[in-house]
Amino acid sequence: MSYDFKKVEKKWQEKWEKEGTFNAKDDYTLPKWYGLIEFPYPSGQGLHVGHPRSYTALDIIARKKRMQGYNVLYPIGFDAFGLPAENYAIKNHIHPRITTENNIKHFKEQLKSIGFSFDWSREVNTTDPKYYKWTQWIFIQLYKHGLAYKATMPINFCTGCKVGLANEEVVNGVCERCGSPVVQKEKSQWMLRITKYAQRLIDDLDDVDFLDKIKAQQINWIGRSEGAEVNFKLEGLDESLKVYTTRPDTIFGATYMVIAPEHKLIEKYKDKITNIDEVEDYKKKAALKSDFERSELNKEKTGVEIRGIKVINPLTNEKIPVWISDYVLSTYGTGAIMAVPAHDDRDFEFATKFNLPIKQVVAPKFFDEKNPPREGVENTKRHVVCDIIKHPTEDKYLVLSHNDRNWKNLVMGGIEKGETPIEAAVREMTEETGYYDTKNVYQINATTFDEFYADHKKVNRKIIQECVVIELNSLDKKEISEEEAKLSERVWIDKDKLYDYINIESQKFQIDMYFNNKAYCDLNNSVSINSDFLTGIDSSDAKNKAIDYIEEHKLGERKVNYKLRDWVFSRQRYWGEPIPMVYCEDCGWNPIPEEELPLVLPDIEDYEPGENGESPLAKQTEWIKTKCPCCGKDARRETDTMPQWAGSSWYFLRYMDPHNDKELASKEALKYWSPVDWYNGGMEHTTLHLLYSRFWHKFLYDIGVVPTKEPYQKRTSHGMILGGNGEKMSKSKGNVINPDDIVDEFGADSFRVYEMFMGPFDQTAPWSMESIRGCSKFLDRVWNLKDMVVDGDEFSPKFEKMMHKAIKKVSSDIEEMKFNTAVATFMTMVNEFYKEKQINKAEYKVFLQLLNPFAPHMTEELFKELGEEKDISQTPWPTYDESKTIDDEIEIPVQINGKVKTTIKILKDEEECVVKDKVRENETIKSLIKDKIVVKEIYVKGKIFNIVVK
RNA sequence: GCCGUCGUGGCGGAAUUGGCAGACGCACAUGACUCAAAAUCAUGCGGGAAACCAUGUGGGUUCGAGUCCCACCGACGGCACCA
Repeated sequence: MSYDFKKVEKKWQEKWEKEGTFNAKDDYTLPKWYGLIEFPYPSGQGLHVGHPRSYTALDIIARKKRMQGYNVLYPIGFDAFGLPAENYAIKNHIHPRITTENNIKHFKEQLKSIGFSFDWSREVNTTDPKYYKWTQWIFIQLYKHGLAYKATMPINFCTGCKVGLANEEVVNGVCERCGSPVVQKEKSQWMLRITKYAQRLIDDLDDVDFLDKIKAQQINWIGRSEGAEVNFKLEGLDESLKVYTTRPDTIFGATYMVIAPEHKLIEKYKDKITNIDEVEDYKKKAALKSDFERSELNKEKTGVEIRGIKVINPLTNEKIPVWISDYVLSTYGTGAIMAVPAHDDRDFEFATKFNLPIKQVVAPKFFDEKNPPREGVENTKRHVVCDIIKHPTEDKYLVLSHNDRNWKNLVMGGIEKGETPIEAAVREMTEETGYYDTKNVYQINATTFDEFYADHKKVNRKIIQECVVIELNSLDKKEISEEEAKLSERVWIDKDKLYDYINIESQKFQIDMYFNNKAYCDLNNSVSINSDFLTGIDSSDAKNKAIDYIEEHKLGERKVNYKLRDWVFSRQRYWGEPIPMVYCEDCGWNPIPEEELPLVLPDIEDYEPGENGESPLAKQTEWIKTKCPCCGKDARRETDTMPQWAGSSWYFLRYMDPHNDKELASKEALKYWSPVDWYNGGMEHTTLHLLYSRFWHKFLYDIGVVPTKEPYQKRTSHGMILGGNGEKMSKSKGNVINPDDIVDEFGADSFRVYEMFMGPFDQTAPWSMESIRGCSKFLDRVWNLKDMVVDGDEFSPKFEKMMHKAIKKVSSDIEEMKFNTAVATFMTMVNEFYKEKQINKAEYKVFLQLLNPFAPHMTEELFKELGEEKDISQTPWPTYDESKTIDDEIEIPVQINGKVKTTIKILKDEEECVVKDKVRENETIKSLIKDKIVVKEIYVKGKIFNIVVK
């Protein structure tokens, strides 16, 4: 009799639904476990095969936790506000509420057909006024605590959707959803002050168990940097230009300043600027560039010098010019920078293009690990120069190859008193090589710093090594001393072999700098040079010393900056939560009284956004009219709505007490269920949803609403499922798999088992129709096992070890989300049972219990067929005996020189000497070592025996 | 450029964390059953005649390296003029 999955799965799904089998209990004395998956957006396409990967994984964990005695909350709901329903409405004139209702209905059927153990009694829907009442309530609390504010500022405006977007919704300068170009537009927007929480959003990651890559991405996104704000005085004016820098140690190398096109300095000193027309023209052009153009056109730097204004570098007291350029962002730091072209790639590029001076103030530090500087010996300094000597006619460079030691280096030597590096370089060249006829000699920004203990002189040495390029005019030579000639050979090396030929690190660096003209930006392993009181100090220390100096002399202050911006919270759209704010001519913006919540979204016919990107609600003149909550005069409602991220920023709290109409959830429920024990979702939500919801949660914690600082104790992430061709599933590629078809053809259990078996849970995996057939075959074999069942209340000796091992393996694999190897364990077990053509009742029961979270329908049915009264989901999770997972007799490999030659059988606790005897008696080993000398024997207990022979 | 992940048979992937590389599945081959096919069951399956060679490449540490270290190459994901 073959397995009729359609009948069986339907039967159990109906029973679970009718009895509410998996509903969480309101008994707060039980140990709890709260598992969460990201609730879906009910799109018209229906469920994607990616959804069940995450849902099945946590379903398995939830089912196991229930069997282990936990009161489990595994809820589901729908994140149903959002653009697709609204765009669909604009096209087809069907109210988004209708579309959403239909889609949700479809989603529910699909979800139920896969047999997830969700608590459907707690289903939430973000578009339900009973739900968004509390979304609005949270907004009002944010407003009351100064975290929501209205600001007119340039926002990202999608030319396609006609809507303002958060930075997070702009990808490569185009709209994340529709792909249209995004431009900047001035608009009055509601903003949320997430930046106030930036530091806590980083710090509190220490207390939670998130995958490292998730933490790293969040920290990266928040983008903390440490540095200083420094004031550069404007020459002849009582005003300073404030800049932000993370490298105050390079301030001696600041040779010009740059301000963003939007910087207010220009407006203020219009009259002083002698080329104001040129500057304003540049400003105008920059303003016209869209985000897309700004990021796309980042190849060539542009800019204009602001003539008539100079600033004073407060450390060098030099007068330096100010430029305007759009490579400086108005929205980060102070919108102005000090440019240090020698040590910043962008400044270097700009300075090179506009011929601005480049001054090296940081040198790489080379450290001889074999001869580190010692304590208590004399410190000596040497100032030397190194020559890059170019052949007059060929692309070759002169190198000295030493005869007495393995040194291959450029010509170098000490700079003598009163000599410039260039003079010294030429003198050294002539002394050591005889060449003197130069065409072109110049120094490059490639000075290095060496520090080591010089054994032959018993002193510590510090060497500053300048770098001079000499282009020879001819190979004419003077005599050189015999001594010099003996010391080394003079070799001409091809340009492309030079770097590898030289074996002195500092000179390799100089060669690299010479050929690949660039900025040197490394803060670590570097030293300040040409920097007055900072000279000789390690860069990371110099950075702090510089800030101390700046603060002492009132030139500026230490400052931390973040890349994270405040959250643009307004959308000029219909299908979202109305923002519960009212504007009155006299009182300004005020929230509506909380008793009036929810502020219900009015039913409308016309969903088109307004001309200027106004919300469709802006046309609802009757709805807009209201009274001021403060003075009672005529006032108007806010017509923008909230972004889709609003409803999902707190939904996990509502699940705890979803029908409460007094609070977003009761204190008791919040206390019992918080925090979410395990939250699984996609990596694509790491920087948006995850950060936003952590922010809201922290705010709710601050105002005493929730009991924990962090909403989620543990966060994991599933890999994407690709199409059969290894590409992302998409309609246009025709590689989309519909879950309904799979469930229809193979059944829910096969679908679940396959999605868990397809590969490591956190990695992407391509869909394979052949492989799911294999999983289906496996379940058929499980079904047919019932004809091999014999009596037995205990594990049979044959299978006892295997059963204990399997309980251990499956239990830990589930906790570690190694579902693929858990399924492999089941398959191996079934193969073993088939080999014996027998399985006893005790083994069969435990096998079904272990498999139940993966294949809940079939295992329930088989368990009942066995004559058990209870449902299998109501039985306790099997336990194992550690001592019974260890084999008494084991086979260990015997190696000779690390190569496996044979294996021997030993008892698990066999003494080393007994094992040794067994090895010695082994014929294979005997013959292999008979005319060799045994140098060493290594026995790792119960693992391996290795003989080292000569 | 920066951050992160990953390179193992024809394919998806295992490997107790430094100890028999290729578990388990797919595909393939052979056999049984069948008039036959499918399904099912059983057996085999990295390369090589063998010694041996094999975990992206080249070094290193170790009695022993897929696993650790260094340098490269390649793929994917995220960020990107953030000073």
